[in-house]
Amino acid sequence: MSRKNQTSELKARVMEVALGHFSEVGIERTNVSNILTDAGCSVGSLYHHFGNKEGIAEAVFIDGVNQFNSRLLAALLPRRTADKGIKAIVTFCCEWVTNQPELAGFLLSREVTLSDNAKRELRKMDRAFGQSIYDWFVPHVKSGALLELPTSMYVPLICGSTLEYSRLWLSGRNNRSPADVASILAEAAWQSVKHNL
Amino acid sequence: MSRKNQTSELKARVMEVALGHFSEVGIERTNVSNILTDAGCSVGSLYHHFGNKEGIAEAVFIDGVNQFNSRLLAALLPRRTADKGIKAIVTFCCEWVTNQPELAGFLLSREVTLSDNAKRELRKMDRAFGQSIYDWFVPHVKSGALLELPTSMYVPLICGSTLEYSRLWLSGRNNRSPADVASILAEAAWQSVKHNL
DNA sequence: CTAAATACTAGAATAATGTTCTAATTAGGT
DNA sequence: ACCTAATTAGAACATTATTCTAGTATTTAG
Repeated sequence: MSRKNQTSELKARVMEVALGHFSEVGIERTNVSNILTDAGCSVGSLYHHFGNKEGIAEAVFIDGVNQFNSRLLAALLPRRTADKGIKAIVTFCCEWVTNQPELAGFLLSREVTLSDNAKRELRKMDRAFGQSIYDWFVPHVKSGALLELPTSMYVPLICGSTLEYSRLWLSGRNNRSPADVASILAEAAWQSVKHNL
Repeated sequence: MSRKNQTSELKARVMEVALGHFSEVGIERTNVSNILTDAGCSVGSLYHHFGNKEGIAEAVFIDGVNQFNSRLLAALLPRRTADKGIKAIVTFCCEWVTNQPELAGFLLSREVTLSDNAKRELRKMDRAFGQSIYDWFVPHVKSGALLELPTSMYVPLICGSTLEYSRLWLSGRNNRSPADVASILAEAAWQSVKHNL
């Protein structure tokens, strides 16, 4: 196998193993040595590729955000009405959290403290993502279907309830998964941002 | 000064100093030794009173929840209509977060991993608090003013947007404080749980 | 095809830091 | 005044993330 593949496989394996530990006991309480043995990686390799423990967490985080963003766009962009679009966002979030509880829990925990470098990369990603989202929204606000609000409020209003419900579910405090109650959350989100005559 | 007072002052001082550090750099990255010097406390005392670093975080956390719960009840219980009550909850949250950003950020970060003991104590507090809240809600659901929903969904629907907006604001990513946009958040929350004929 | 450069791996040694332990001190009750 | 228990003190300890030096494999260039 080429070195490139070998290396990227090692990194993927480390990230996968690390996510398991992180989501189980948190970043602080997972031992680097456990990751090493479980992933079959040497100390030197790990620090060569990731810098330090936080570096692993950062990589997992950025990877997760990337995946989430692109899939959300795929769910949203085809929708032609405000109603369907908002509900698609909420429904997608619910399903994503339900299907990948480990990754979702890790992203929602906000445990990761990003290095300046990671922040920069994330900001770049967010800008591209935000622009696509923005372009979808504008016509629906202009047409009067959606409330006109400070830009920074759309995400909290549309996703806030869903994310909060997800956190509760992930912490084991209720039985119905987000996917189970997606329709309720979607309707509530729609009610909170639609324009009421 | 009596020992009792001296002791409780020391604990309060440690908790205050610790909150400052925790909210600035997170629990993991605050050094116990910094807390010690800033609070003028010895290693022995600290471990006698709090057990370990997490113990300090737990104490701060439980204290904060207690304070939040009791003040929220004071804001909610006097309200006689569903409309006013829901908006009072949201408005209270916005003001509380805005006035105590450090404590709010710490509670919202979910950084604390609670010991079994702390979990038990918190569950006890939550039961009492939840009961009071429940008693306020029941008549408004029965009268048809509020949607009838799975119990575990009211908190996310009412507070989710506000908490998500608060997290954004606390992380420095928008200028308007939650208190500034409280009326928007309150109206949105109301729209999402009111009964629509 | 060979040699130099580079990327990567290895694990022992190190450093940082949370926690324990034993001894000393202080306050409150008798 | 003395005894007991709570508290304080900080040096010693243990854990664990990280660094460092040396070695190995792969790619690239001549």
